[in-house]
Amino acid sequence: MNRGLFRCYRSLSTRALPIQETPQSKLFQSNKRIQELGRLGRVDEARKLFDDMIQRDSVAWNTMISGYSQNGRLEEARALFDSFAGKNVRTWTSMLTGYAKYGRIEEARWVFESMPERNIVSWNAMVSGYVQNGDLCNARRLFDQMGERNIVSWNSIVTGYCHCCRMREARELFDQMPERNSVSWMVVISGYVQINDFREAWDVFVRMHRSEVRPDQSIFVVAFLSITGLNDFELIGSLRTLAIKMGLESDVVVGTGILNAYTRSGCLEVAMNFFESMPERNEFTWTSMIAAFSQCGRFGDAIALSRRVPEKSVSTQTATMTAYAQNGRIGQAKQIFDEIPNPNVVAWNAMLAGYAQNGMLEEANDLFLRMPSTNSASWAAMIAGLVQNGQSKEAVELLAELHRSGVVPSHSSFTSALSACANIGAIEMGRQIHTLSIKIGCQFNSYVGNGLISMYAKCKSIEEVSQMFCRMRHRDIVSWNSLITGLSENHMLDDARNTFEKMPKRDVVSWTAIISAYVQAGNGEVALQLFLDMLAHGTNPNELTVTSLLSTCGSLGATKLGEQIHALIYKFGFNSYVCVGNSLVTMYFKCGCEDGFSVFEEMGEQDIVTWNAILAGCAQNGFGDKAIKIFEKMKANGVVPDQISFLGILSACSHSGLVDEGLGYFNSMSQDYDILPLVHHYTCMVDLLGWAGRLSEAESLIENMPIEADLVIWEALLAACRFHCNIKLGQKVAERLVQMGTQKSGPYVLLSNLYASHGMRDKVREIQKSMVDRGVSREQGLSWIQIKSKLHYFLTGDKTHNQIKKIYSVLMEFYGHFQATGYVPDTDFVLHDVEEKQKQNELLYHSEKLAVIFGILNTPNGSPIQILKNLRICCDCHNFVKYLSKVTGRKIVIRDGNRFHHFLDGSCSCRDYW
DNA sequence: TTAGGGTTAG
Repeated sequence: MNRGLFRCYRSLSTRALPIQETPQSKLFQSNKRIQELGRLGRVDEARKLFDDMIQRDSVAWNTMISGYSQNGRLEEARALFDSFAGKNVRTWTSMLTGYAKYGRIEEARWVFESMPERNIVSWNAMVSGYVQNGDLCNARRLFDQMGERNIVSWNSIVTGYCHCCRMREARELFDQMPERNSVSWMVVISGYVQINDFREAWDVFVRMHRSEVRPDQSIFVVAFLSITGLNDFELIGSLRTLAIKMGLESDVVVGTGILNAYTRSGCLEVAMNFFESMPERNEFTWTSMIAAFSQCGRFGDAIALSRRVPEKSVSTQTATMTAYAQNGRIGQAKQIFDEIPNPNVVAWNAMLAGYAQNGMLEEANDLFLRMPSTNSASWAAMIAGLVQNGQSKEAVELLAELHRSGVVPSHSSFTSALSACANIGAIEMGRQIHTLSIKIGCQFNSYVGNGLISMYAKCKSIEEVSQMFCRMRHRDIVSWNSLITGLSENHMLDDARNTFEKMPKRDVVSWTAIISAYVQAGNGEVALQLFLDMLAHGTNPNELTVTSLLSTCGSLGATKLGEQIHALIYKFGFNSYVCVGNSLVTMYFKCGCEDGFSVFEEMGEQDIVTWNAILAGCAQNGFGDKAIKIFEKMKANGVVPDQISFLGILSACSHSGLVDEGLGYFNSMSQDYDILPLVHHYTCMVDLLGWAGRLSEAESLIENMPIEADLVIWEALLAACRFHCNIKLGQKVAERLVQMGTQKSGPYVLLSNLYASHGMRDKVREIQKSMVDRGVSREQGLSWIQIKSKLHYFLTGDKTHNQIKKIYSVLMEFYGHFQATGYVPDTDFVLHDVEEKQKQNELLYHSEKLAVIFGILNTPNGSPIQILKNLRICCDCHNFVKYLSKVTGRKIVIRDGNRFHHFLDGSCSCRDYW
């Protein structure tokens, strides 16, 4: 009753009685206004008010100083601080907080040390200052020195451990706290979220709820963040119910948290329905929804939503801009960027990333240099852009520059730089980055940690891979996938399989990795079975799975497996993807199979890649005339050939000896299409002229070309010299190659033999020494054959295959007959200082001979045989296989490191030139 | 609480 009356009186008093303008109340009003203006960042207005005041008390001074220091105007804060004679503990603390907030921790400490008296708030400010500046050591030391602590002191130190991802210690301190408030709970929950330990985050939330602490707005926000990582759709619903109970669901901040939980769990329809039902939306809400659409590729929805935004802001515009950029519409992205009145650093970064992701590195770099201010994300975007555009070396250099400039690189910069190291096999640099990441304390950040795993894997250091994996406490699916990939890339198939079986969860990447491991190991049966298992588990392959599998089949010549996947492609509707069709064409041609033509015919849509794939296929298989027909048809269809098309047609001409046609196309390139030939195009021409014996023309083409000659083009000329027995030019070219530091053994062997035959022993020794010095050794020959979707591998001189005895005895038998026909083994390319007999033996055990005999033994009489080889076939084997094709009546196809050889009835499709 | 930068299959 009384209370009711009192309330009535108060409301009457404020409404009815005039406000008394006492000097005291005027002072109070002014102080309040200064504080308000300071909070809004309108410091100059605050200062004007301060200056106009007739009377100022210490509150006025302190509020003004705090206004300056909270807004980073530290020099002005300091000037006022110095001129204020009545400094009290609050004055000193305001100054301290300002310095700490803006990274000037040394000056903050100086203030702390100089304070005439300190209270618990100043101690807390100093502890928190250290925490904000990442100096956990000093924070903890100070915390331990405190005579008296309150809940804020505890919250600050726990925050410090959370920021450094040291959750074990954070949790210990949290458990020791004499009392906790909602901030304490929030800090710990978001700490677990930060290290992606969503389960623990959720458990802490549940514990808090049981302890009868009432969850507030910010607790709900972190709780929704934590269940995002659990992929538990129902849990979102339960938490929503709780939010409704607490009357917080209609709160726009909590609502946006709920929206984010839906979008990040991939429930875009539910998210959109929720969005439409929200009673209030703010800038954050709109931005989240636009970004969600754009991130999952729903470009149209993102743009449609952006048009409905009632009041555009920098963040909504930035999200829209990113949607355009990710769709390759960089022009429209730029237009939006130009419309933003005051772009902030995030908007600048978005534009920068847009350029970089669209391969426009020059524009990106230009923007980077023009940015009014950059932050770590700008550098990260630039580094990532370089990596994505194949400039890994430059990316690593940029990271080094960032580090040298004294800025601490962000997690993303580390991650991208590690990927760069992986690309170029720079393990030492990778290790240095690892050391740096330990120093900064981010080695276990999930991106950095996973980046380290895959860097070590790609650099073939499997010990460091498993070390890193074991040390990471919070492994996600990417960590597991990286480990599997690492193991399989290092040919540890059993370990890869065991790891795969142990995975807590698998996604399409995990399946693709293990399947590729089996394909690579030559076990197509298991690979196909796993592919079917994946489908049975409800994991759908994507274009990437299919194209990468096909590409592996192509490089291995695994035709059977390729055909089986082809059949499945129709079943799953992948036939409408042009990239899948292109992969099929490439796969078939790489397997020496003409089905590539029919796939091409059946494709509903063809792009330039399709045409180029078929041209390259013709080139590899020696279908020169067909290539010309296709090239002409392509032009007739209005498809403009590019550099790659010309590479295809030129190489087709050279593989079929179509000299005049090749010369015509080479000239047409620059004359009709304004395409400047690259060194690869010139190499085709050297092959072509070389084939025709026009060696001096080939030589002068190299000498006069406007670009620098590389090793490959000289090697092509050397091969031509050797074929046409032009010793003089051959010697000159080989000497040049040795001088250029080639790693191929051919030129060394040739020179060594040449010098030896002239008795020039010193020269021989010199050549052999440089071979040793440069670590040049003959690459080991490896051939393989597929029988019943299983690959069988043979190394030169192999003794391990279970049929090897039988293979050798049959081989000797054929070889005996073969020599009886008058054949002399061609031992030219075997090092001169070994015995003639030994040389012959070396030739006898070449891997392709073993594989071809194995094929004859294990396939029905008369059926064709296909062999794949890593190096170019040697002359002796070429002759031997010609002979075999005649006496066995079989078609024998060999794909060597350079091209296909189709052997039939004693002759080869390459017309003995390769 | 939002927008920008990052790791795994190729």
